Amino acid sequence: MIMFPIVMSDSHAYAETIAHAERVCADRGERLTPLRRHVLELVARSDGPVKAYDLLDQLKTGPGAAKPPTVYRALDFLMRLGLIHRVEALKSFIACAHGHGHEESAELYICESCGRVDEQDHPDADPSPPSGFAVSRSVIEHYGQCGDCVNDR
Amino acid sequence: MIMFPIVMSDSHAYAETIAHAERVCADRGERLTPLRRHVLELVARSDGPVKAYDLLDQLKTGPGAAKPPTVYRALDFLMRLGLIHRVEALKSFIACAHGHGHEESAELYICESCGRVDEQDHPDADPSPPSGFAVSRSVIEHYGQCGDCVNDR
DNA sequence: TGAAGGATGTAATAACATAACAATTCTACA
DNA sequence: TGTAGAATTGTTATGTTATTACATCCTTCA
Repeated sequence: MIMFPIVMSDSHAYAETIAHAERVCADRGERLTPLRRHVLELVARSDGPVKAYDLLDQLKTGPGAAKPPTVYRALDFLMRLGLIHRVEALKSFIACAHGHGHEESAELYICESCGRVDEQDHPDADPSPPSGFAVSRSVIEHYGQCGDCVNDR
Repeated sequence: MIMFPIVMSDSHAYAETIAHAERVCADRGERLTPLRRHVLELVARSDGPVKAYDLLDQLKTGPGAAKPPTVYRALDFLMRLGLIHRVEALKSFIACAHGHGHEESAELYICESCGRVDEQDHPDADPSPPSGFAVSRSVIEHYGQCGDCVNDR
């Protein structure tokens, strides 16, 4: 199996994101419509977390401009398929780095200096849940400075 | 060191929350003004996470009703002192169970059936941060069903 | 006392998100 | 192929959450 280097140009990373989305949709019998694909493209191309209304602005070129429900529906769809994540504390969205399965929770490291987000798998086993608590979904977001920004100071 | 039992009656828990706030403010040279105390009371007395505009409604009795900035400023103050937490994915607030220090992050278990929130200390040591990442603050929220609600099914 | 800083009041608006219903497009299958 | 049903998208309106900007008041302390 040929392995690509971890760091690739944006266009390759972006193309792979779309290709992955195609596969996921095919597997699950869902439709990656032009609108959904477009929204995913915008999220994937954006440099860091992007807000719903920024996407809305980008979709508002020409007549027939997109309205909020259009964008939120596409975002909901992409989240349902695990193709993007919502960054709760930033009210923003990022493309999923898909280093994990659909249903697992991602663990996000968000650099407050450069805005970059690093996504890791969240270990399924919760170290210390309250007795009997059954976790169905977790939000795990770490804020701080990434290695590069720490060194730049 | 004397340890209080975890479970206490609501009224005691509430009184203790206020007393704790008094101590924290005294320690840090901050003022627990009547407004701030009132907001903390409302958050502490509420059964589960409470929204800013619900607090606003509760503060809107009589003329001179509170406006949004009033509530948000009080909430910001209380968060800065670690007396309350914002539950990001619910856009809501809860009183801190103060089982941890000011600066540490809480780990929340939120029951989607009964609304109860259980707060645990978050272990400081992050198991798997990206190389060089310095975490300053973490948002950790687990959603699911608490032991009681799992059994009730 | 009176200047400085902190806290609160007030009006307006920005930013984020959804409800409800209409129109269109796709898919399955008779 | 035609058409019913489901899924998707369009559209209007509104609901919800949060902040900006500036005025006023209160407290401290030189």
